[in-house]
Amino acid sequence: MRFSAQRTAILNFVKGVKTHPTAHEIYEHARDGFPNISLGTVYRNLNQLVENNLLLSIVDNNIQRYDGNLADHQHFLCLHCEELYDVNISLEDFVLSSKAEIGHEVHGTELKMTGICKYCKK
Amino acid sequence: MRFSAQRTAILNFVKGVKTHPTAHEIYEHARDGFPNISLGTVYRNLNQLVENNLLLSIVDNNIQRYDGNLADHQHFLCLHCEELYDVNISLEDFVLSSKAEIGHEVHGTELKMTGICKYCKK
DNA sequence: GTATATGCAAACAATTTGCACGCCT
DNA sequence: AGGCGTGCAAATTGTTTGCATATAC
Repeated sequence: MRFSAQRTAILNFVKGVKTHPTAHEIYEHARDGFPNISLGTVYRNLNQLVENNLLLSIVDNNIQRYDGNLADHQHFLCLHCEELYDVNISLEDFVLSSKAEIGHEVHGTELKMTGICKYCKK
Repeated sequence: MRFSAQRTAILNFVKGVKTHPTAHEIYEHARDGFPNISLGTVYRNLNQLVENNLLLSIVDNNIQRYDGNLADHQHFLCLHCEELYDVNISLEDFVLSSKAEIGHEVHGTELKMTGICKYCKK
């Protein structure tokens, strides 16, 4: 995989931001540096970056989002403010201890929690 | 919410099947009983049934699917045969014991595991 | 130099919506 | 009678693709 200026900018943006942007948000931001960049290019780059494990693809409320945080973590969606938070817990131990009940060989996990975030709670 | 013949048929089909059908698969099946049913009707009914907690909506590989199993359970996607399995474990205890790390008030959870299923493993 | 990436536009797929009609209660 | 549901078609939205040109390595 080559690293064009556009691809590098997309990767750096997603990795540098604490939110989980959509393809369109990434496109809007990319236009700052590349006014003529097309949505097709953004989608092709995002797919490529996900395939090469440089970004994670997550789905939230049926909306595709991208995550530059490659560490083992989970997500929490606030039903009130709709913000999607990272939660730094690992499921490794849980999966290990549930091995028998699961019955299949687990390679990856993805946990999404929903509820009310601590800020909306107040 | 009223229960038209179409709505009832859709609900019964999804609840009666052990797979996790897509809107299109549900539509195809519904046409057996209602040759003129439209996709719009199927989508409207599925949304309504999910809103009323009579069905669950799940996303697998970026494909929207529906689940008639309302019990607390998780999903396992086999990366080899692409089959999506139900896994009867609860995350309730795990979430409780991770309360401090999570930091938000959790109302719901959704765990998707991926890997190789026991049948493909052989 | 050659394979890969880009921009543009058109194509595609999945889902939603407006509208007139029909059916339940 | 009134409201909710249906079927149909068109509209929306999100994503992918074909093609000619440009760029990275």
